Amino acid sequence: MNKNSEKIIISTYNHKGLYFAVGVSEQEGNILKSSIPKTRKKDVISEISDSFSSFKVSDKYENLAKSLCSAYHGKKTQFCFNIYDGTPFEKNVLEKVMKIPYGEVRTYKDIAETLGTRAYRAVGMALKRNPLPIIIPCHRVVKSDLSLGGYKGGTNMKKNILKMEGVHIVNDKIIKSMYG
DNA sequence: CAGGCTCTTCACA
DNA sequence: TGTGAAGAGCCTG
Repeated sequence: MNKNSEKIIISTYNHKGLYFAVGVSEQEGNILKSSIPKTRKKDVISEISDSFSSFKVSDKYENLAKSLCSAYHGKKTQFCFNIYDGTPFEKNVLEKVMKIPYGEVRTYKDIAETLGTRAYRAVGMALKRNPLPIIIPCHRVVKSDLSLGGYKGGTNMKKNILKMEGVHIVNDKIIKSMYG
C-alpha cells in the first residue's frame, strides 16, 4: 500500500468509551481520512496514520472528531473534505454514495447502474476502501434484496448507524419505504 | 441452496 | 506486462 506523503494532523474524540479520529492535512485543513470508532485510542490513531508517511497527533481538530462522533450517532452532519486517493472508478463510486440523502438507502446495484456498469462487487470493494467511513455514508448502501450487506466495521455497526438515522430495519432487512 | 455471471483490483510471476 | 484469484453483489434454476 503506498502512502500519501502529505503531512497530517490527527485528532481524536472520546465518547462513552469509543474513540473517533480524523486525519486533516496540515496545509489546507482538508479531512483526508476518518476512522471507524474503536475502543482503544491507539487503534484509531493507527488506522489513520497507516495511510500516511508523516503525521502528528494534536487536539487541533478535536471538534471535527466530535462531529464524526455525532454523525456516527445518527445526527445530520456536514463535512468539508476531499478524496485524496483511489482509482477513477473508486472516486466515481464515492461521489455517488456521497449524494445518498440522510436516512435513505441505495443498493450496490443502483450505484453500479448509475455508473453504467454491472460491476456490483467492485462497488463493494470500492466502499471497503472508503477513506472517509461515516463521513461518506457507505453504511447507506445495501444489497438489492434490501438485506444489509457487508461493512468494514461489521454489519452490526452498519445496522446501528442506519437505525440511528431513522431507517426501519426488520429481521436485518430494510423496509421498502426507506429505499429512495 | 448452487452455480454462473459480472467487473475491478491485487498479488505474484 | 500478463495471468489468476478474490470480493461489503446479482440472477437464475
